[in-house]
Amino acid sequence: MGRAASVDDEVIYARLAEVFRVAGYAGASLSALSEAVGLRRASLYHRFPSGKPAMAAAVLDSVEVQFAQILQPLASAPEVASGVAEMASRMARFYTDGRLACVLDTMTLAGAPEELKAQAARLARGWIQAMADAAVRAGATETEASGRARAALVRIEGALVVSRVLDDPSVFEQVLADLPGLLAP
Amino acid sequence: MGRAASVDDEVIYARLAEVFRVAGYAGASLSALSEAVGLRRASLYHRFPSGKPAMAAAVLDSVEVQFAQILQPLASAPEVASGVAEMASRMARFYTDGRLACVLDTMTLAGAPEELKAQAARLARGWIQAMADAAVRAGATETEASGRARAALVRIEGALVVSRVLDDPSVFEQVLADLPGLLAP
DNA sequence: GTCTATATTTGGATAGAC
DNA sequence: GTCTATCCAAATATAGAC
Repeated sequence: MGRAASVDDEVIYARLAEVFRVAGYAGASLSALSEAVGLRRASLYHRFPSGKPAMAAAVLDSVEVQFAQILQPLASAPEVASGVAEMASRMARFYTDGRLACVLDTMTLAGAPEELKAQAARLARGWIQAMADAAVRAGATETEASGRARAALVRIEGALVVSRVLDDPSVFEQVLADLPGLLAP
Repeated sequence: MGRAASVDDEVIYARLAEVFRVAGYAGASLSALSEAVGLRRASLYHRFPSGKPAMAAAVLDSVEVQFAQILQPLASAPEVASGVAEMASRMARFYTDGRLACVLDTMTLAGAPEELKAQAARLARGWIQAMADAAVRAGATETEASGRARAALVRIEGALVVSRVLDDPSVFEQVLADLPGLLAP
């Protein structure tokens, strides 16, 4: 066994994310992260001198970039409802149809650094704002739009929990199918 | 410092639950559990010879008993809507207004024994069934009732996640307030 | 039934060779 | 930039005194 080939940063983030998502912050051990990435623990520390907190922060940064792609149709689609539907479709891919937990949920449990929780909260607020903007374009008042966007995030996060606990992806699929009617009725 | 007084089982379960709820299964260390209970680690092993898995299982058993109390108004209240409202009120107390995560969520992440996940899934199904039965009493067909009950659990679990991530209990309160209209429209 | 003390493993982190 | 080797702390678990 020779040394591992140098691995692209984005690939590393994705593999770290897999572990953090299913294990939570505290449950993600350096050994598990190391194995998922395919690098020894010491090599991970070379990439992330500040250790696990830095790895988690990089994962959330990467998630933020991916979410910009997922949310983009909300702002750019000519019809709001079809933009929401496209967002839902991209979200289904991101969460592999509800089989993966949400990092905002699992990475913010006790044990997580405060900075990480703050980062997750910012991400969630941006997500809500993007959906609220779409609802306004669909004719809702600011107040209505804000409420619908929060309701949408509640259902998405809840569906991910319930789908995982019941091992039934149809719950997540149903919620995604209802999103256009919720945000742009 | 003399030895700690013998502690009642139900008190132990409640204190263990506090730790598992905020830390998740993997994040709940024996030291944290020991400190919360007020017994030394070795004493915890005397109560739970099979260690942490046994402690977690006992916590879920205890949660199941408490949930029977929370759900009881669903079946016994003369008006379905008021029974749902009473359930919501008891749930708010159980989750301290949305500041506590749900054990079904946090105790079923990676690291948790399969038996524990199965126990959580049974608990969730019982919860859905109790709400679906109430919806039927409110006039829904079996199919409608089942869908409404799943939707209710999705919103409750999602609200607990979003309230925690945003540090905003009003999200949970709003969802609880909407429950009667959702289950018994 | 709780305690102190200890064994053993795993986790996070660093030093230095290549 | 990755590796082996190692350190130290924390985690799970057990033995045996009281």
